This record gives sequence, C-alpha cells and structure tokens, in this order.
Amino acid sequence: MNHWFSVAVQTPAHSSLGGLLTYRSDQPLAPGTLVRAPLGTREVLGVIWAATPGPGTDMAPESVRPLAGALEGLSPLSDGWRQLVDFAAAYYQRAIGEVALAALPPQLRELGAAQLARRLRRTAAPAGDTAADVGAGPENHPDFVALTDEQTMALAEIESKSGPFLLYGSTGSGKTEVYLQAVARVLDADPCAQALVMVPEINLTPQLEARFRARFAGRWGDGAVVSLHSGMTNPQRLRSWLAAHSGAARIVLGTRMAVFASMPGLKLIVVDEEHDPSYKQQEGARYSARDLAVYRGRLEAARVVLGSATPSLESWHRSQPPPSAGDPAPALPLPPPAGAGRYQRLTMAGRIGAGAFAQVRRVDMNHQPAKTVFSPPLLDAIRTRIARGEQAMVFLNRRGYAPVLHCADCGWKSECPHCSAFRVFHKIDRTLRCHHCGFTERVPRACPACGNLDIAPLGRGTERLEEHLAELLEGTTRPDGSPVRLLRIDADTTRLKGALAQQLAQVHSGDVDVLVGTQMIAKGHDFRRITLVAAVNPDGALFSADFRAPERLFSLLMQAAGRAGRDAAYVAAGASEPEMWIQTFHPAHPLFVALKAHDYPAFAARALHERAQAAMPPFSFQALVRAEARTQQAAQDFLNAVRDAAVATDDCELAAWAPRVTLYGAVPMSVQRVANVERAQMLVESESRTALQRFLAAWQPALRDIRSRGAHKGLIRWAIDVDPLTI
DNA sequence: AGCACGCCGACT
DNA sequence: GTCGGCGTGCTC
Repeated sequence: MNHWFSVAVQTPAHSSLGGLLTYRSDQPLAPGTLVRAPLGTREVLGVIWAATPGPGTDMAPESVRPLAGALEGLSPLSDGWRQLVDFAAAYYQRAIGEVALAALPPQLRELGAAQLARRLRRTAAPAGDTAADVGAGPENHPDFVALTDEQTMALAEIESKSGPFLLYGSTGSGKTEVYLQAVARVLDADPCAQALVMVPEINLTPQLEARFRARFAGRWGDGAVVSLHSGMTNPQRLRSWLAAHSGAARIVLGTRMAVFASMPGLKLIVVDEEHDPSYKQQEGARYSARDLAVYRGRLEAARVVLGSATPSLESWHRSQPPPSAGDPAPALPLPPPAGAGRYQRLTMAGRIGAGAFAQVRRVDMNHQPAKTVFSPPLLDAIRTRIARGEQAMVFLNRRGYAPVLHCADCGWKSECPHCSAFRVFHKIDRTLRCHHCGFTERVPRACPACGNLDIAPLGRGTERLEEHLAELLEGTTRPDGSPVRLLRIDADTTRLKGALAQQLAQVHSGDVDVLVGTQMIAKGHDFRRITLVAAVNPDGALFSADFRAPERLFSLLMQAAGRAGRDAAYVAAGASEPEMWIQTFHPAHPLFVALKAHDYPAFAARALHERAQAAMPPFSFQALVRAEARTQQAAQDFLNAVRDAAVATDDCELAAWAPRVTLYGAVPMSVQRVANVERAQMLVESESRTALQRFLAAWQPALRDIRSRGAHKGLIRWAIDVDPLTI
C-alpha cells in the first residue's frame, strides 16, 4: 500500500523545482514528520508537508521515489510551525523547502540514525524535577522584586488582554523585569507552557541568559532556559533545538533565527528592542523576525510583547488608536493589513533605580574652528569626569583609522580594486581593508599612482579618534594621580572570542576612564560609572538618502543617552549629573530638539507625518528586486526586462494586480560593485500590502522564465526583498 | 545549490 | 594511459 506525500526539501529558490516534491512511502506518515528523502544521488532531510491522495497529475507515478524513512524518536513539527513556514515562504517570496530547512538546526541534516538516537537520549534525560516548589507564584519567589505602578499595570494588561502589545518604556524603566514576570506568570499558569524571548544581537544574549537563569533555574531546573543563535556551535544549537522541541526547555532566548524554534507549548513571545534592524535577515529568505513573531503569536494564540524605548515607526503607528476607515481590504493568507491601532500600547515613562535622564547638550560646530574634532567645552567636560574618577563614552559610527587614504599630488584614493568603495586605512596593522569584500593589502609606502611619498588619511574612524583623544588628554590624570586610560571597543577590537566580555569587564572594574567605540557600545550594556556620553559627529544621518536613517540615529542616540547615569545611587553619592553631548552643525534640527526633550512621541509624530505626506512606509508597502551580474548593464537589463514583462503580460493574475503597484526604474545599488559583482535593484511599491503580495507571487514565474531564456548571460542571480530596510 | 556526467591537459 | 580542470544539466 502506497501513501503519497508532498515533502519540503532544501531546493534552490530559483531552480525549476521550486515547490514541494512528491514522494511515496508504505508508512502512513503524519504531516510535520522529519524524513530522509532521496534527491538525485543523495539523501536529504525533508519535512512531510501534507498527505496527498495520489501522485498528482503533472507527475508520472513511476518516477515518484520512495522515502528512505522517518527520523525516529522525533515528534512531528506542529501544524502551527508549518503554517508559520508557509506564511514566511509566501510572504517573503521563497520556496517552502528553503525556509523550512533553514529553520531547522543544520546538524539535523547530517545526523545518521544512530547518532540522532544518542542525541535524543542525552536531551531526554535531564528533563529535571519540574515540580521543585509547587505553588510558587512570583510573589513567593526569592527573587521577587517590588514593581513600580507602571510595571504592575503593564503586566496586568498583558495578562488580561490578548495583544499584541507594544511595551514603550524608556531606558531604565524596567522592561526586562516586565518580561521576566510576564514569563513567570505564563509558565506558572501551565506546566507545559513555553516562552520565547528574542534580542537583536548575539552580544546581548549572555547577559540576558544570565538574568533568566538566575531567576528561573532554581524553579524549573537548569535545562529550562536555552539559547538559540548563530554564535553557537552546531551541536549546541541542536541540543537547544531538541530541548525546545521536546518541551524540556521552558524558555528559549535567541536572536532572529529563534522565531522559527519548534515550541509545542508556546504561550508568550517577547521581542526586545523591537525597532532594531538586526531582526531583518539580510540574506536568503529576508524575513523580519519581529513581524513573524507577531504573526506566530496570532497563529498559536500566544501573547506577543514588542518592547522598545524608541519603537519602529511601523509598530508605533500600529499601536495608535485607529484614525479612520479606509484601510485596505483584508489580505488572503496574510496578517490583517497594517492599519493603525492593532497593537495595545503600554507606556512606562519612569526611570527606576536609575538617575535622571541624561541632560542633552548640543555643541554648535558652526561656532568652532574648522576641522575641530573635540570642541573645547566637550573636552573640558570629559576632563572633569576623569578628574572625578567617573567615566565617559565617545561614539563614532565608523571603524578603522580613516575611511580613505588620499594622495594630495595626483588625487589617488584608496579604492578597492574589486568593489566600488574605498578601502579603509587601519593603522594598527598598517593595512588597507575593504569592508565590503574583505580585500586587504599593506599600506603602500608611496602613492601607487604617482610615487608621491605624501599620502594622507582623509576623515576619521574610531582608531584615529582614540589616538587623537589620547593626545588631547595627555597630562590629564585620574583622582589618584595616575594617567588617564582609554579603551576602544568596535568590531576590530572584539574579533577574538571573549574579547568583548573581557573589554567590558575592564570598563566595569573602573580600569578605563574613556571608552571610544562604534554603536556596539550603545546597546544594552550597563555601565554604572559612566556619566557622560558624546556623539562626535552624528550629522551624516540627518540628510541621508536612506529615509530610515533619522529613525536609526534617533534610536541610537536615545540608547546612548541611556548609558549615562544608569545608577541612581552612584549619582546620588555625588557623581556628576549624566550628560549626553551632541556635536552638530544643525543644533536646531527637530531630531536633536526632540532628543533634548527625550521626546520620542514628538519625533515619531513628525516622522510619521512626513512619511504619510510622501506615501512612504508604513503608509505604503515596498519590495526590492535585486540583480547581480558580471556587468551593471546586464543587471539592469534583466530588471528592465522583467518590468516590461509585468506590464505586457497575458497572465491575468499578474495583469490584474500590476495596475495597483508602481515599478520604478532599475538603478545601481548604493555600493554598486562588491567583489567584482555588479549589483542593481528595482523598487516595487503599492498602497496595498495585498496587491503587492499578489503581484509579486504572480510575477515570480516571469522572473524565472526570463532568467532561464538565456538572453541574460551575464546575470548571476536575483532575489526579492519584501519590506526592505534600506533602499 | 550539490553532484553528476563529459570532454581536454600534465603526471605516476 | 589515468587524475583532474570546471562547463552544462538534472534532481519528486
């Protein structure tokens, strides 16, 4: 007796076999079962997607191959999980198999039956004594902390309503405590319940894990909290995944990939720092883990809490009261249209256990001598902190010594031979490094073009900033008379494993007086002795071509400001009032005015007004088609060809939706060439999410078709990015 | 994407 | 005579 199945396997997105594949088996296998499927000469991991009555019409029955068997001992993936993958694949325009297999731990693909059995035995064992202290509500727990009124109210809302919730709480308002208690309540109420807590960056998982472990390990055992992120080794990831899948892990902490974790008892999803662009995957299926979290919550009736001090404008807009009727018609398999007022907004304005908000001081650089890097008042303020044994933090969003090397004689610049970008001068190892393709060379002694010996760095990165500041602070001493100490933290200094933790420890211990770094130091880390934060040159983002740049700058500066004066006791004990310094040529810019007032709502209202005027997200929906080719011409030709195909089509579905989308012309990407590959893109826009979705889905066959017709020889690949973050 | 098959240059 | 270069083509 044959049973027939459609099975999700890892197939390349643009090959002829895009969808699910048909297999047979003499076993009746449940949907969600993990199986080994013969594909060509190899055997690959697959997931049973559905049982079908027969092999289908377009498939000769004799060419359907039998499955090699199921992975023993693993319960099938849930309906909810498959629906999440279905949705993600449809929404982000990728093959189901690609999304499904990418969402599983890589080692599951390699493991033989015997190895897997051993693995399962090991994870099954330490399920632990769950009922350690029966009836322990949060108030009976040893780690119980008193809550502010705002926290209590937020928790009550989360408990009594269905959400999704936008927890809008300023830095230091105690959002993490709300997460912890919301998790505790959900898990207390149901012995099978699980919670998923996401953070934007791997760097932030260790401290979060420590906090959750400290709170919950005693109650539910050490194995109750697991992490899931790309910094883990494959065996570690498999272990965590299995623990989540079996229900042994009650709390999963992770980065964006964790949104796909198999969690049969999922009841709560927390997305911390929900505005953070890291939640958007930037390769393969370009999903937004935050948006998928909201969808998954609806699907599985789990509470969703999005938390931020500076929410994304999308979430802020959705959490406002509904303005008027006239939202787009309901979408098919999509979440409700992004109308306003879908989320419950919970506001926590207060700052607990921390000092006052940092006072924002703007330095008008128009009144400083040309080429000033550190204005005298800022320098004085830093010196004062050092003299008092306090710490200061200086930001610059550019690593390396100088972004470009320049010959004053002939005009040569340190261009990368493989990319349309300059190589960055790294003084520490005397190299020129391309930050796009990685191409690295030793710095030439003389200009490679004209032989002139006088080649000079142009502009500055953190390395040069640190050097410059060290010169300016020479002779400045700490209270004990010893010389000032600087430390730089950026992607270059933290490349080695454990380096970041070690450098952060130096700051915490007070070994360091001044911290210089990129945005890496603005996020999440609590430095209790820092009382001054300075952004040396933040103007770049004010007039950027990227319409989201101001939003990112505002959130970065707010986060940075939040680093100063975290510890009320420290400030109360006589430390300086916390300050955030901004050096700018546009001190009256509304962004800085809102920042000074710590007024995110004002910033957001203004930004949303502008977006509405210009019909930009969240008031319109976008997708990008990207093409890569040997030549720029070939990439653009392909894009223009597929655009023409959309306009003059005999596909009635495509023809029906095409009038409701706007197709812009093909343009080179902002970094046009990377590693000798030319890149171009085309923007697709619609006022309706449904129209955009339907159009893209109907358009994909045309894209594949045109690609395969061979007229576009130079074309290397193409991909669609739905809801792109940068255009 | 893998992984075959397939048809031309320098090695034991 | 084989080992191996990567060019085309297929995988339920």
